[in-house]
Amino acid sequence: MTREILVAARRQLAEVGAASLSVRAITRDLEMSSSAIYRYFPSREALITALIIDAYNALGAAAEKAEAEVARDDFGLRFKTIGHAVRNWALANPHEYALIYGTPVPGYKAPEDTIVPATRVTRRLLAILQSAKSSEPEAGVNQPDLGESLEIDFTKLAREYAATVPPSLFTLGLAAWIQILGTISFEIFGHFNNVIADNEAYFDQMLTLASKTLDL
Amino acid sequence: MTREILVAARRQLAEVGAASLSVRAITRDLEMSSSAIYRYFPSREALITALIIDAYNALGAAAEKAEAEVARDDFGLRFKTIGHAVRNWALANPHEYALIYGTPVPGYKAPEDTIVPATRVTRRLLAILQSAKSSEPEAGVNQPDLGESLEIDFTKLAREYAATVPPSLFTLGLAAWIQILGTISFEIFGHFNNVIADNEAYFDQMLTLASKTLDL
DNA sequence: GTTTCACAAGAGCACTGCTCTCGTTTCTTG
DNA sequence: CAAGAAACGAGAGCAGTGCTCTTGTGAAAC
Repeated sequence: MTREILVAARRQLAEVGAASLSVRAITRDLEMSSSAIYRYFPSREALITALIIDAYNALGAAAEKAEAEVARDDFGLRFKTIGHAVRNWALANPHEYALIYGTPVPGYKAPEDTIVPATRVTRRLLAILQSAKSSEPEAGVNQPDLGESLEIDFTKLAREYAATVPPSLFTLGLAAWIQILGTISFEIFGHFNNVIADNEAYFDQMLTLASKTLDL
Repeated sequence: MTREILVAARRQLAEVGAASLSVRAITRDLEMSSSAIYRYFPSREALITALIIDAYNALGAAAEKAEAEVARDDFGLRFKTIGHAVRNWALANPHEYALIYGTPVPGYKAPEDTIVPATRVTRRLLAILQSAKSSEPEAGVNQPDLGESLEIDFTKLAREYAATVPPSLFTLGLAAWIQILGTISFEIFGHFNNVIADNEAYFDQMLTLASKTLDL
């Protein structure tokens, strides 16, 4: 039953977006009373949280699947493949993308359950960086020197991810990830209208640039 | 009267965000009937559009003001100053930031009136790129070669902006702008929680990186 | 065989955006 | 100055929302 609700919710999400998602419409879809749904989800927000976790996992799965089909030793290609996979998923599911990388719902505080799914793609990217770094230890001549606070932040972060990537390279990796999502958000949210016609070409261009910065 | 409505609307926007913005609450604030407001704005969406234009202009003004107080010949500093000004404005006005760079309201189509205010900051950034380029014409050794379609896109864009910056550099400039907004969105939308503690330091780091890429 | 319990339905509350009607005020025109 | 027109405001009302509370019902547990 919970699953059926989620299926209907996802369908409606894809149609009208999270902002216009109506609990009552979902119950109408399932031909149940409007109050019955509260046996399964305490509130609309809880339902949306479930959809958020779903979206993170769907995005992660799409990225992982695409990356798995590419030669392991071509780090640049693996990186770009993930980038394109994320973009393609976002274009195919704009509303779920907006749900996780757009404006958070007001008063929303990410529950514990979301943080692991949320890092699926970044873990993959980090693995690539990690592999590239071990096969070519002194790569990345243009690594910036961070201040003390960032050195601490990224060292702690690397430990959490069990990564041996140096903080300075970690910084560049995060910047690349932000560039990817920033570009996709621009496209999905319409900021490329009347600016760029060939969005795919620009995205690929940006990926090439980023992978160069990362020495992949 | 229209102005009074907008003032109240802005106040409420700052408090609860665009998604929870209630037309009736605004009329209560102004001690008028709920229907009276429709003499001035045909719909809630029209009101929000006015707020969007407001937000673009406020952001543009903040960036312009900050940049004007900095030595003209220090292009890198001008660039970073704009970056920090945008971030500071976003942190001070998170809901208006989300209004313009977050998820668009469902079914929203940007009216003509928004496109000029929306480009205030980017015009400023372009001016910096332009000046830097004219004082050091062969800068930017790492300019990528674009494909045909992007060459067309950016050439057309440069013409619209009356800029002489070559398309390849234009591309890097857009990437930098996306990096700026992407980083701010990450911070405002909570994706740095439990990731980075010193957000300001990271942002500055990122600006340094970007200005280096742009040869500023 | 009785009692608990999971579930579902309905009514209802307070709220939303928006429309329609009906007065009132203000401005313009003959 | 009088008459008409335009602008404005208030109230009722509609269809919708998230959510709660009460009531009814079938199945499982004791």
